[in-house]
Amino acid sequence: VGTRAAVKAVDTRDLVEAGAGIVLANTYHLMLRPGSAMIAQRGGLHRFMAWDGPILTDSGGFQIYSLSPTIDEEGARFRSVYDGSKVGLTPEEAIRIQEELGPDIAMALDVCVGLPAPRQEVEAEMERTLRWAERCLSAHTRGDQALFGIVQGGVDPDLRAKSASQTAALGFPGFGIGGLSVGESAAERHTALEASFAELPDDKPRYVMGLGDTEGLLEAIARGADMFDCVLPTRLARHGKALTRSGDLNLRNSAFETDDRPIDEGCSCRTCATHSRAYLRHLVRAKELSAHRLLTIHNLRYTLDLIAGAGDAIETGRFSEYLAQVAERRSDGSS
RNA sequence: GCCGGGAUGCCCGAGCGGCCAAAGGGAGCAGACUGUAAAUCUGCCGGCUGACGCCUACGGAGGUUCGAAUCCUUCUCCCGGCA
Repeated sequence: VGTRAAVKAVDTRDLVEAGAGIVLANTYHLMLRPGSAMIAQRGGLHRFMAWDGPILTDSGGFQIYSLSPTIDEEGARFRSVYDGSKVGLTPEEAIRIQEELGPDIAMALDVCVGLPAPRQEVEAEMERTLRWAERCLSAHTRGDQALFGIVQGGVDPDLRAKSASQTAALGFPGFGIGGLSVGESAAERHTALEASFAELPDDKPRYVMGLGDTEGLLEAIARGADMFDCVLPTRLARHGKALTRSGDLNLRNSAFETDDRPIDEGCSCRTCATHSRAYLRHLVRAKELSAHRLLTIHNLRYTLDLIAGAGDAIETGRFSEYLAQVAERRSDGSS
């Protein structure tokens, strides 16, 4: 996730090394700073941020959840997080801006509802998301850019099924599953995923938005998910936490003071190849910027390896073994 | 030597008769984080205890007072000024 056309603490070369296949950027943040026209003038997002691989932009739907603007049928009215000024975002605007930004995949503007929420509200916003999806579709003009619709409906299987089938009927080339990882339990999420996937075409990508913890990713893949994005690997890195095959590590903990092992013996990232837990713990405690960079490099590699491993396992028909193996190593306890 | 200022919990620092185990930082120890308002936020943080509570504490000693980190005397050390 590179919300502001930058994955925090690393550069595009680090992303290539980590094995990143796609980068996400954000419509809301980029329209306010530096502005989509400014980026368009510089040849679009790819050239601007020097990333040759695929780019996806989120529409600003998540900010409708996290920044709680006022919403009406026309669109959302925000206060800019940068200068407090009033800004509006409609489905048409979200598309226009994303066409200027120039990602390979744009997302329809949806309304993401935090959970738990009254069914009435979840249903109303799911319906609104559906209406907005149509508007996004008709506003979309760039043939070289894919536009994904977004399934909402909270954790209610019926609402999910309706949202998925109606969104699918609009003919999008790919589908985001939104409104998850926003307060629901794992079991509720699984129900929502199953209900959504059942109504989506098998030959088009299914993108579970905002999901990124190890167990959550594998459970979603097991149910048919193809794509993900998540701030967790990079944010946890900045907060001193390292993800590993044998459980996650809070490197601030005194347990690592004299631990000379790498974060993860099985990891081939540069951080694990060069630095000990003891050193990294020191960097974290000393608030050295390199701690952010080194842990981000590792957490990205860990997460991307996990996903790549799942892909390999699926291709060789050994996915359930893979699932069991990952779960066993992680539960065997950390350290 | 004289005059003035000061010594507070691991560190810095507020308090200036009871509401003080003592504000606020920092450090330390844990926890949270999922389409990034996040290099952020939360909790604990003298000792014993699950808790009530008890004990020890505001440089040392002594005193005033029902009651002192807070007032007085004296000692020690630190800082500034004058000799």
